[in-house]
Amino acid sequence: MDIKQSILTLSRKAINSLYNQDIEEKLIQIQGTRKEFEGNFTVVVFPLLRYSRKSPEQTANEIGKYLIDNNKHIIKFNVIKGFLNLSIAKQYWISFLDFANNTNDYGIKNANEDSETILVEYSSPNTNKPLHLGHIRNNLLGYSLAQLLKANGYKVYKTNIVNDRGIHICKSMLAWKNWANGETPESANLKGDHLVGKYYVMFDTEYKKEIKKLVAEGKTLEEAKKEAPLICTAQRMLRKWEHGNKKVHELWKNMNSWVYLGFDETYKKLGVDFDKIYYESDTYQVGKSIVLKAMKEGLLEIDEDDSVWANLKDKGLERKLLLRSDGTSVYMTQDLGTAKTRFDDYKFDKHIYVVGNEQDYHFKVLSIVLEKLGYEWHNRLQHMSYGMVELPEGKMKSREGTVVDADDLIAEMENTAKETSMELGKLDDYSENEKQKVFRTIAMGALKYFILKVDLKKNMTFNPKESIDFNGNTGPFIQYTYVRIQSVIRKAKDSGIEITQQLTSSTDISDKEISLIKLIYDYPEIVNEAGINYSPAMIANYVYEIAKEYNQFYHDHYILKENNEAIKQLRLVISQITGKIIKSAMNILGIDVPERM
RNA sequence: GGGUGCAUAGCUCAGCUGGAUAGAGCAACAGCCUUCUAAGCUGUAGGUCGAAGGUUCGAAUCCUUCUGCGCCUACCA
Repeated sequence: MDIKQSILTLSRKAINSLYNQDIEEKLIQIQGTRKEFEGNFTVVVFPLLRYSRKSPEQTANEIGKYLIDNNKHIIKFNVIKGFLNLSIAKQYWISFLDFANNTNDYGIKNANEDSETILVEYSSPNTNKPLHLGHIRNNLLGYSLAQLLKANGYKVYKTNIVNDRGIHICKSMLAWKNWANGETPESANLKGDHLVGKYYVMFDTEYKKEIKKLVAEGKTLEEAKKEAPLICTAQRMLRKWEHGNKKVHELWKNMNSWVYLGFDETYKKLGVDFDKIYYESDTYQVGKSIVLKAMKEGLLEIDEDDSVWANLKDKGLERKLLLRSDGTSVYMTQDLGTAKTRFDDYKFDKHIYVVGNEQDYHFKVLSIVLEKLGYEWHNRLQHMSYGMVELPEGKMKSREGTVVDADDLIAEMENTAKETSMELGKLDDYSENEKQKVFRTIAMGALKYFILKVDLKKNMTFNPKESIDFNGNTGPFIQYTYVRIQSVIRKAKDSGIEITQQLTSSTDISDKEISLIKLIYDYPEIVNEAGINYSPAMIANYVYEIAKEYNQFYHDHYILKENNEAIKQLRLVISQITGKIIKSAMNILGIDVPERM
């Protein structure tokens, strides 16, 4: 029986028997005992005083006595102010270790037929520019969220919506047409997404020149922005695209294919993938038909200029445009279509959009519009909203080229990993290929952990001049701890030691060992909590804590050099489980762990 | 203007149903490798938890007001 649950139910019984009061379990607070006090679990008795009508000390003492009398695993207690500190028998911890050691995927729940289906949308790139650090945060969060939900026993499908049409795409197409002289990724020896991005920036540069010129000729800035020849041509191109012009479509397909190849490469490096990819060029049509149907049903407002609106005043919001006066669709239209397509495909119980907090309003409105249009699943949509990644100078802007490019950053991280690793020289007997793989694992470990350990609501500043650390609270630190454990286990095997599946229950355990065992004990609860909160950061902070604790344990205790066989086995089992948990938790974060580094 | 989020050590961050003396890492300084991987371990120093009120046995955490920063409030996506 789970010891925490026992304490909970027993405490409740104690109050019933001692004070003749029936209370709810949630009034009983149990927390880990702080290190400076003796004990493993602490019951906070302050909330119980109104039932006991006695002093905190007296109440704690009475409950404490009841607990040790009624559970053989609770062997001692002490009371400090209103805190009842309980000590758990070593035998309990040992039997718990056996349990964890013999449980496959300890802490992880598996999905079954009754599990809820959750869609996770993330990444959602535009096909006019390469991915940057902001996209990295999105991709890592999305992938990790999917992993986290899987670990909590949900059926999870990862999806992506590619924003492959629209005026922004036409901009890079037009620039390429004007100035590229037929340049291709091959001829330029440039990754496809970077090539297209180059022309997107070029468009903006030239467009700004035109605006400046028009303003000099006496136009207002607003007029200039609208009338510049480049933007007009781009808009003409968009209309041609919408009307299915063959040449425009050919160019569009061609350039998009370059971008997709580039994206695939970056996704692969990031280690993220998707179960199904949707394209806006498909779903915007569905969106339009949804709107047209709703118009017929009289659910929408049509203005004199033929633009179509959803009236949200009863929800305290402004009206929302769904179709422009020229009949073309907007972002919201497309997302309506995507949502419906996905619901038809998956009949999801939940659909989580991993999108930046700049779109909080959009997703709020999306759900409300779906409700207005009569889709009863509108409340299954959720927005996992995260903060921006900023540079010391402020926001990153692709158009102005002030971004931290994803590919560049990854390459730089790999270099740092390589340098450190070569200096240490622990992989000298590895082949070039094997080494390269380890460098990448460490580099991505550093990058991913750096991003995922931060609470998703917070904006984060990234300073390119200060490289991402490899020491301290970092991915490589955790990977290193895992590697250390593997080294011990390897050495044990080499010397013919078999790790037991059943420990000797009378084995002595040190305080440091118990703190580590308690962290092991916490893992399932952390996975659960992190899942409820959609918080990879909780997993990241936990795995750091357990790695740190293990390193202290490792420093203070011999494992293989320990003479007492029972203690040696205990420490091996602790090491083995810790290793498994680190691997499991890192897997939730989407971070690989190497066997050596 | 309205809405929404954030503010904790010089820097990057934990602190999740309100609980004991607010914790880590980096940077700085001082130590620990002839013994299981030193990407590690130990120690020193560093705080008015943005400000002021309130709620209560108890507040970094909840409420109110204010300040600062960000985002949204587009016939952009």
